[in-house]
Amino acid sequence: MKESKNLTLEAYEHIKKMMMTSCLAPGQRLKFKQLAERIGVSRTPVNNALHILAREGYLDFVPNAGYSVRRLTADESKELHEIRLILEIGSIGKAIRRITDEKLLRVRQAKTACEQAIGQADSQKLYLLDTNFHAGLVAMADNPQLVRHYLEICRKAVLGLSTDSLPEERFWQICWEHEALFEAVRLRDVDGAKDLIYRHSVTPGRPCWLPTPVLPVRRHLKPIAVI
Amino acid sequence: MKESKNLTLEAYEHIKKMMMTSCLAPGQRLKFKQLAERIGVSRTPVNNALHILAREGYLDFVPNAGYSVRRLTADESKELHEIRLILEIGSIGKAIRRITDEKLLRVRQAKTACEQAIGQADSQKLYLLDTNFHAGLVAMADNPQLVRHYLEICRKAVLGLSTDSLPEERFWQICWEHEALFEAVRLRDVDGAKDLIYRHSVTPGRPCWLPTPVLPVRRHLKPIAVI
DNA sequence: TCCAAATAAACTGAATACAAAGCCGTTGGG
DNA sequence: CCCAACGGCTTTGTATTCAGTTTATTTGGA
Repeated sequence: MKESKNLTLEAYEHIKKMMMTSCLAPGQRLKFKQLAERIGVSRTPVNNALHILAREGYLDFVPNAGYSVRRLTADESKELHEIRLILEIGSIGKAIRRITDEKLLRVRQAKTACEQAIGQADSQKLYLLDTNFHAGLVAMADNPQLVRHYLEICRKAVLGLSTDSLPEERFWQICWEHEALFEAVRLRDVDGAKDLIYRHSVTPGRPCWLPTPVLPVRRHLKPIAVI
Repeated sequence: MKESKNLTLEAYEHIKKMMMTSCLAPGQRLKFKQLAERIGVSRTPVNNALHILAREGYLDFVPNAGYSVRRLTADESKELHEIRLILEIGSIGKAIRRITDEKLLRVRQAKTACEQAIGQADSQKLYLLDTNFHAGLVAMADNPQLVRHYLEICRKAVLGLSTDSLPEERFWQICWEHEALFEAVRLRDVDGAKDLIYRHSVTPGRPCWLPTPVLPVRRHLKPIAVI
């Protein structure tokens, strides 16, 4: 673990990780005291962390009412996936122009990590591994800011994932498509790669990582107004 | 002004606006007490706001040492502009497919606002007006999340702008290119629009909004470690 | 005169205290 | 029986306090 020495950032990481691992489910109310006790700090750093997460879009926030894990609508989920797609397709050209063996190796490792996780029931974990592979491709374009934003988008999209485990055959297919994409990239086939990315992202009808089904809306928390 | 009733968000907006208007210059150290007094609140909401801004990438943060306005390197500036370009080109197709008269009107208004500002010395203000025009185009794609991220990128890029005023003829050229781009969009000419966006963004050699010249590095603050 | 060490001042980070707002259960009236 | 209003409880939001760290200054020695 990184020695952050900063309780606010520690709380931030902690809470974010809880969201990424479904310890906190979308719609769930977050209470200072609870979290503070759980993390082992006072309410102040928790407050800070929640403010950050709310601004970043992971939480809904209503002044004087509290925070809750953002429940993405189906539309918002699609929107995030669309951004992912735009960033990935928009950067693959430069990525391929800047290929090095080292980068390629790293992407291959991410690909392998994906494949080795086949069979796991934890859909979100698989999603994050998938994300790593794609982020590796994006990272080849030598634009750290881009990678950072890309990852943020992916993480936010986690909140829209169904908690149902992905059918194993679907994940096989994903890995297969990774293989094809990796080959296209390795062979510097920009158009082929773009095509594969596109088809990988939008499987027949819907995005490859299904958004959560629409649930009854929690009345007590409205989304924060975005400036 | 929006009645936020939340001092943290108020402080956040206040500080961000100060950065957008060069009241706070890149590299400048931010002290709690100072800001708190200036904004008229206690140090707590200021602390919250600074934490948020640091996570978003507007500030550098070193635990136990403090915050300072992020000084973008020339590379980081270029990276942000690259992301802008990717998002804009990646969304223009859908934007054009989803054209409505109303959206077009709004974009035209943003364009006009730009033109009417010609002659102002405030380069950052011009940049933000320019940004509005482009964000209007992006918004036509009906992806609110995308617009939000796009605007964040643009705002962050403000920190990399030179404070020198843009030569008036350059801004004339920008407006002219806006006009051409607007026409291409209006006529549903996707490829033409992409080409214009690209050429608008990367004028001979460098991005159309020049990054700040490289300055001697302030030693006392290192960038926050990005997870 | 310059450098180093020690001391003083200033600032940050977290906890706590206090005030204000929202939520929920209960009670009273229609 | 249902609805509305009151009151207590919980939770949030901000200020303040205190401890720990960094930075600046001054003093002493080479």
